[in-house]
Formats: sequence, structure tokens, C-alpha cells
Amino acid sequence: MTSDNPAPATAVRVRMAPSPTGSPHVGLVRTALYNWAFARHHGGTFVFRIEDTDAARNTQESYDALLDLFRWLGLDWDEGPEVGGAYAPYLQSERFDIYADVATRLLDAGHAYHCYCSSDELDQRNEKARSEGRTPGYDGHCRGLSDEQRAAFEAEGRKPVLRFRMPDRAITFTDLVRGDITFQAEHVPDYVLVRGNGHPLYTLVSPVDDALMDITHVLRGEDLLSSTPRQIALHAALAEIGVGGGRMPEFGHLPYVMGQGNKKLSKRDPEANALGYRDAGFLPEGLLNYVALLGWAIADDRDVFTVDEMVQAFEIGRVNPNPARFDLKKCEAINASHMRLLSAEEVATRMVPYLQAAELVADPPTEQQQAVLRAAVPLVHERIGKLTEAVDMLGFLLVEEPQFTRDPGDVEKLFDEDGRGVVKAAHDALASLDEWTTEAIDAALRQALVEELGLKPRHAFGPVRVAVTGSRVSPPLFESLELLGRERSLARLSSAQAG
RNA sequence: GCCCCCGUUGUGUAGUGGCCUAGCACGCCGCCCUCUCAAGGCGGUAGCGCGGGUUCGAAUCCCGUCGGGGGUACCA
Repeated sequence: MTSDNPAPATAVRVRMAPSPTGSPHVGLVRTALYNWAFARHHGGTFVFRIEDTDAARNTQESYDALLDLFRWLGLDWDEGPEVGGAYAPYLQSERFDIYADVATRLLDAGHAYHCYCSSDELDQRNEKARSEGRTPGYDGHCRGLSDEQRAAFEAEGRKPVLRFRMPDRAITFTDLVRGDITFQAEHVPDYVLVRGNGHPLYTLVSPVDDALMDITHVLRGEDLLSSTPRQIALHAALAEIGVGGGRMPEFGHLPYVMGQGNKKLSKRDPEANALGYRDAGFLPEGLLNYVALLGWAIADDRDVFTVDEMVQAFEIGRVNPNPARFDLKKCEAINASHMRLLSAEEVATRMVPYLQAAELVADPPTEQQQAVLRAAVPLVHERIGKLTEAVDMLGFLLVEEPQFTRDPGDVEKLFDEDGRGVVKAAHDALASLDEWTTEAIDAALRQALVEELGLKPRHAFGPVRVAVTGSRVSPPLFESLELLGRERSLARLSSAQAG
């Protein structure tokens, strides 16, 4: 290789370009992650652009949720809202002047034309084409209007749309995940760029911004696959009139994320809501890892990995083109694996907001609460798969009431099992203990319940567990008693006997 | 209808002509460990949509077919 090629023209620039409507979807997370990982893998630039041209559907909450989501996930953007960048602005609603200018230039150059057909007329002609067995789609009716004809339509008060003039040739492109794809010219008709009311459409705005922002790779959902030939033609036209750097981006269409059955995960499906996973106690690294698996594998014998490992290994060409079902069970399993990968201190830190939401811990946590967490988290660390489970697992340690009941059914069961006597024996054995340590508690309880009462361990400790932790499921019992402390432990054992 | 995409166990995938009597993970079932629940260990369950070719040999290549999805908007 010679060195006469100093500045690689191949600097990767990718973008994610969501619309701020509704709550962000997990499919968006997957798309964003692949874009991000692709950019990071190639040392490129990750652009965050907001496609908010549809004023009627955009909401501020949705916009906030988007930023919130990507921050939580750690998908940092190099250019975009709040960080700015050389290609600003990044909100399309602030770029209308640009689109208007490009539209005019496209019209002047003959790449687009005014179309006066009403939607009724279009529908009728499409219907006719269909019934005659011809391919429907815009028939080019207004392609060659004379000035007189246009004037006549204008005189009727018709407001024209701006329509792109598709070249009369087949368009082939190499999809990064699917390989070569060809569309014949007759299957991609002229399409609308600007509405009759002057509003630019996605069809114009997205390619224009991609061109202007020097986007090199467009990685998006497969729903946009069939609009790609139109965009390629537009890009070529834009290059011709000098809009953008003139470089044709490469396209890669990612498979859908499906819900149960063969249905696309719908926006209304609770499982689709990306921020719902944060609220449900998932770790960002867990969600990211799981979602990465929906169409990509890091190795044939491994599926738990960090984002850094993903960045290292990610190749767009290795993405699987077929749609993947979102499996909550597997997502939870992956998340649990990441939980175990974290240090106990880290888990403790991350639990705090969830414990605060449940009003078990102050904001900020008191020193005593921090001490409890430091001691207790190692006991539950590998017992929980989601941070929210900390609330159930550790609540009994963070609450003062002598009678703490997490699950009334379990408490009831305690007495059905005639556990009252067991609890009393446990109380008495513990009351006379000199030393309040796990080992001493263990020994005393075994002596009193297993040896003297002749109970099976599981029957002996069950009632004690329920009396002290308020549930049949808890961290290890003896450790729990030690952490709870002598006073509170005995109080709970007493009040459990009282019923 | 037409165009485009997709098709490996229940789910996600590995597999790019012989290493495949199809590997891994989740799930599910059973066992071990065990004070509960987990974690961990061991074992089991189940798959190349179908039919033709090509080839000594096909999950892998070709053709057909069936099924699913998307598009066919002055939505994105």
C-alpha cells in the first residue's frame, strides 16, 4: 500500500433517527444499539437525529423519554440534541428552511414536478389499473404538464404536491444484511416529497438529512426496505444538484422484533415499552445484551457479553435477516447473568433507587441503611435477576415494625402448619444466646428445632423464616437473623406467636 | 393482485458442500446439592417448512412450492 491516501474517505457516520411519538419501543433499542456498535467498532460517528416533522403526532414527553432511554442505556451520541455538532440542527423541525430550499432546487433541476391530481382521482386510476391487471401506483399523469395546463389547475384552486421523478431504470443495491436486491422501475412509481400544504414528508427529509449529514451507512428496520430504491434515486438527484457530499450511503435493513406468535411487537404491548424494562428493574447491560441477541451472535457457544465486547466483535454482515421473537424469559436470564457479573457494591448502589421508590430507603440513604445494604446484598446478589426484586428480598431488614408481613398467605400458612410452637421454641432458644452471630444462631436453632423437636430442617426453619422475614422466600435465614439484630428478631418471633 | 424480504428444536442462534448420528443458550422435565429461593452440577426433551434436482456427499447450491412478514399513502 502506498501512502498517497492520507484521509480515509471511509470515516463511518451512522445515525439513529426516531420520531418522538409514543413511548420508545424495544425495536428502537435494537436498531440504535446496532448503529451505535457499528459506529464504535469502526471508530466512526454516531449521530442522533430527531425526526419530528409530523407536528400533530410529536410530544415533548416522547422526546424526553428518548433522551432518557439512551442515557440510561449508555448509548452516547457524538452529535445530536444537547451535544450539538457540526451538522446542527439535529431536530428536523428546525430544518424546514433547508427542506424548502432543496425542494425548490429539485423542482428547478427537473428531478421533481408539481402534481395536481387529487387523491380521489388517484384512487380511481389505481382502482382501474388494478382491475385491468396493471401494476397500480402513480401513473405519471402530471409528469409532462405544460405551463397552460398547470395554470388551468391553479385556476381551479388546486394545491399541487411535489412529486419525485423516478428514473426509468431498475435499481439494485447491496443490502448490508440481505445482499443484492433489485427493484424494477415499474414497481417504484413517482412519489410525493412535499404535501399540498407545503409540508415536507419523510420521503424527502430523511434522505436529505442523510446526504447533508454525510451519513455513510443507514441501518434501519426492514419496514423501510421497499422505500430504499426511491431514496437511492433521490440521493443520486441530490448529488447531482450539489446537496450533501454526493456519496451514496450503504443500506442495511434489520429484521423486526416480534412479539408472541408472528406479530410485530406492537407499540401498545407492554413488553414493547423500552423504559418499562428500567422500571421493572432490568440492568441496561442486561437489556442491551439480550436485544443484541435478536439477530446477532457473538460466538457459537456464548451469549453473555459486555457492550465493550460487542463493540469489539460487531459486524453488520453477521446480522441475521430473519425476524426474532422477543422472549422475556431469556431476557430475564441474560439480565440475571449480568447481575452476577456486577460487584456486590455495584448491585447495592443500583438497588437504591428501587428501594427508595418502595419507600424502604431514604434519599439519600442513611448511614445505617447503607450499612445494612453492604452486609445484605452479598446474600441476595445471586438470588435476584432484576433490581426490583431487592424490594421483596431485603424489605424485612429495612423496616422497623415488629410484625412484618410481605405475604399474608405465607403467614396464614405458618399457623396452618402448626408453626406457632416452632416459633416459640426458636424464640426461646435465641433469647438465651450469648453471642448474636450466624454460627451461634445456626447452632442454637438446629439444636432446639431439629434435635429436640425432631423436625426436618425445612419444616423447622420455614415458620421461623416467615415470622422473621414475612415470607417463605428470603435470604439465608441465619444470616438474616444476624443482620436483623437480636432485638428485632426476638420481637418478630414474639409477635408471630401472638398471631 | 403486484413487488420485496424471510423460513434450523417452544424461543434466540451456530452452521457458507464432507468436521452435522445438526453445536450453544433460554425454556421445559428429571436428578444432585440444600434452612426457603436462587446459584451451581449432571442428565433428558425437541429442529433443518415441503417437493424435486445438482453432487460420491446438501441444513448449506439450483428450481419449484407452501407458509409468514412488509410495501403498494399528501404515515414513518
